[in-house]
Amino acid sequence: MAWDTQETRRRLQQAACTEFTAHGPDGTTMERIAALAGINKERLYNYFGDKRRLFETVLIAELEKLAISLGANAPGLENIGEYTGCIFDYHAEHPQLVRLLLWEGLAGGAAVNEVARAAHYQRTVATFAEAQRDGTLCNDLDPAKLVFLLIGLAAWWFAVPQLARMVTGSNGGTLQQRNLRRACVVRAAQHLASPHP
Amino acid sequence: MAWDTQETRRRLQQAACTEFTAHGPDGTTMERIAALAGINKERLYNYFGDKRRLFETVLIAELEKLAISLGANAPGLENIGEYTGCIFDYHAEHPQLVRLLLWEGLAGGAAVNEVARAAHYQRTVATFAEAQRDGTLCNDLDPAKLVFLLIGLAAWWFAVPQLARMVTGSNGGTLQQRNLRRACVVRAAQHLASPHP
DNA sequence: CAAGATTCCAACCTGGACGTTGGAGATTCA
DNA sequence: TGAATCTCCAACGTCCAGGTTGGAATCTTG
Repeated sequence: MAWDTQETRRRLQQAACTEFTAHGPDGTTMERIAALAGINKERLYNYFGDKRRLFETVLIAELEKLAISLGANAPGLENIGEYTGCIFDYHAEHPQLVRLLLWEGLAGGAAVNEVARAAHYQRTVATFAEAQRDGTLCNDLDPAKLVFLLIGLAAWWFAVPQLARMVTGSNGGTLQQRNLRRACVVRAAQHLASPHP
Repeated sequence: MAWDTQETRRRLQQAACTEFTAHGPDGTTMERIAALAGINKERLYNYFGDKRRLFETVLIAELEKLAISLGANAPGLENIGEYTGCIFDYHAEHPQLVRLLLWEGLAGGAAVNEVARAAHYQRTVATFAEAQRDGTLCNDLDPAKLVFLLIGLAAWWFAVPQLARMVTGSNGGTLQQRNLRRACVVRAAQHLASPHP
């Protein structure tokens, strides 16, 4: 039988993403990842290095997917509500990313690939600042802080689901509940960032 | 020398809070907690049961402290900006609580003490709903979702510090940076919840 | 004071996780 | 074809964490 190393790598990384998402870096074992992929543990070390580097690889890949999806789907800043709703949608469909980000933050220290990611966010901030200058967005809030808060608006639901459940009495599982939450995010983003006549 | 069991308990719980905050349930070892407290590991099991119950004890205690502090310091809803700023202040001074909450959420499953906490939040939601009816607050957003978003507004900075650093270019460490962030939270809360004439 | 209960600790047991290794099957290329 | 290389895996070594136990020191109670 022929080798298929790309497929082996892909399956391992997929399994790693699943396990890290579910249990975090400390709660995940390399053995479980390998078992989930149906591949021997030694392949993990050979392809990805140790556990820490595997986690970084997974996180970078997921961030890449978000950036691509937003680049393809997000509307312009003149529709800041839908812009934020689009971020919400991504997180709703890929809840693993927020969890990975939270584990990264809780681990402390420098972020994975921090310099490149910071540069990426700085470009976003620059477009927000521009939109504030030309009146597309309300200029009441500092642009960087506005970007940060809008991300939070969309991601907070997925960051503390137990709190969302206790406060709203709903676990957000049904499509209807999700749409209500999304509508709320859209409205809130408009309140925060739309120009006030 | 006389025993001081209350002090022993207190030191163990304090050490457990420190370790759980820093490393999370999976990253924390019972041995390190005991070592940090300068007390034998066996006392942990005798006083608090196993690791899971110790974590729950710590989390419940920290939530209690937040509730007490807010009850004493938070202004009325007619000043929703300062109300939210007060939550921000608590988290800034006690960054361990958000971290504990995030670990709880990431662990999945039912929240610690979920029923009682849900009831507590429901009372808060009821006061928000009342304030919306009498015009103290804008009634554009569902009251439960508004409460949830305001909590997020205040806590998001401490939930993903690495993201805050990359987006804003500041780690929020100095008092001045913290005050700028607080001011932004206050303004944002007003945008979200103050009545629009 | 003496017997029993309580607090405390050093040492231990057991299981499991990280990371490695020796070698077997598959592939490539001279 | 056959030697070198690459992919893969079962089994292992080592370390460490969760949780327990036997017994010493201290307190309490009659």
